[in-house]
Amino acid sequence: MALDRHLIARLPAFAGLEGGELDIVLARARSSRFPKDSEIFSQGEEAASFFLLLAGHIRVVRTSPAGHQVIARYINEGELFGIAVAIGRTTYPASAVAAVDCVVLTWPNAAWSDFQARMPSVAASAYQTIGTRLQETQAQVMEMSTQQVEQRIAHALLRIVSQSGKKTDDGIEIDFPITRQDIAEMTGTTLHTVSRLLSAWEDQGLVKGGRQQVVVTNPHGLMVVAENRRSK
Amino acid sequence: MALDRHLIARLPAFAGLEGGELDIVLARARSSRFPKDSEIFSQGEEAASFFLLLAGHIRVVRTSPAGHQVIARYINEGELFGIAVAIGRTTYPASAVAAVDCVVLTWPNAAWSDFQARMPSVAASAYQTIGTRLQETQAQVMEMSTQQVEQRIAHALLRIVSQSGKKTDDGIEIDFPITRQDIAEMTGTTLHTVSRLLSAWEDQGLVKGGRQQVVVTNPHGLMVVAENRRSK
DNA sequence: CTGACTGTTTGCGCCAGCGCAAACAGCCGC
DNA sequence: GCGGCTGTTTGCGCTGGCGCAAACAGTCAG
Repeated sequence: MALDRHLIARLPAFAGLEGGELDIVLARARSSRFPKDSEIFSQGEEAASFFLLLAGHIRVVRTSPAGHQVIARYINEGELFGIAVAIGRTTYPASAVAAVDCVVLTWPNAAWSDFQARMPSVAASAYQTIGTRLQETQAQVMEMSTQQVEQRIAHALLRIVSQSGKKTDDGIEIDFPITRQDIAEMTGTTLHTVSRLLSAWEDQGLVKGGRQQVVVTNPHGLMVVAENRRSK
Repeated sequence: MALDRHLIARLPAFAGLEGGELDIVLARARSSRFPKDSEIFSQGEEAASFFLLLAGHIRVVRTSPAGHQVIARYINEGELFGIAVAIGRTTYPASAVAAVDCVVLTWPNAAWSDFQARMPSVAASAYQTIGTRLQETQAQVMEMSTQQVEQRIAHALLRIVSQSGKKTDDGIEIDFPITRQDIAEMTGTTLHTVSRLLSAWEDQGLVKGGRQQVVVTNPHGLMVVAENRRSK
């Protein structure tokens, strides 16, 4: 199973690498398919590898001791994930679950130090990814501290749509299955509240919902909802 | 003003470095004092330097467009902070404010790539710090999603006390001034709710409050409050 | 010592959003 | 085509915690 360098040449993580370097990277990678709802790795598990998502969408889930689940983020095509090794962790802090059928590249942790030494731009890109996620997570804390549920859900939808939106006749569609429950777990609220709000927005023509599906029909209108400051 | 290598020899960030290397590190550093309530750097500002806290305590604050403030974390003695350069950011994502009079080492960003090349363990330690903060921030999101205000405040107090607690006759004291408002901004609640809960806990003998001060008199009791699952 | 300021406490009323429950509707396997 | 399953909608009542407001108490400058 020879992996072609064109698979990864266009990815930001490997930007600026030469053909030969790409081949080195690929030589150590293993490509695998994960069917929908399967786990790529599990929270607390010994971290032996790091990954890159070639195709599909992945849900990163944290489970509390009490059994409560929270969706920390979605991974999009082309992103590195499970890079515990880069931050000196020995276990994965969350679980990664395929939201749809996925194709994933896997490297053993040992490859990390090689990449770091021989292709520092790869490492730098990974650190930037981590930095971005730290930013986003902190932004989420702010949102949860200062905004109403309505704004949080609107923001979450806009964020997903901007990262994984697919244009359709009706508007922009989230191109992987997402349940009301999922949205609730992203925004720290309940399935019921999400359902109610989506229904209300549907009446206002802002979104269109289906089973495990959301289409944003009026992004601008949704932004207005998202930015609407708490009445002072 | 010659900086002595003993200042930093014991710090985890520089663990394993030789004397000569420590001198190189110090040669590029500038030491400065920041009086209480002064800003070391400001959110959105061009990031030209990175820092290490030699003495004191620092509050990392994010301000939302709407003017709402959130305390992202406290920096303790010996920690690196403002390391935007490590994650490829050009501006500071938050402000750093001295909670008490502080002594800070400052390096120009240019020093970062040198350190990274010549003393990779320093860079690795910084990345680990960032990783830890990502963990903590994600844990905070989980807390805010799944726990009641009471548990969140209890957890926040226990966290601060475990990092910056000073033993006294009455129990463990937070050794820098912290207002009820600060605690509210850490936990995403209001000054009023914090005050009410602290008062209640004081009646139960769990904590003792003063002006800008909190002493945990019964850590175990507070842990019970913190772990108390939401009634199902 | 005095006044001003900053931080804290407490009471009261309200409401956003949750918990619970029940009905409903796509979708899949057989 | 027929269950059964998983996901969605909606109604209803309740309450945790917020907003508002007012009184109170250390602390510090002059």
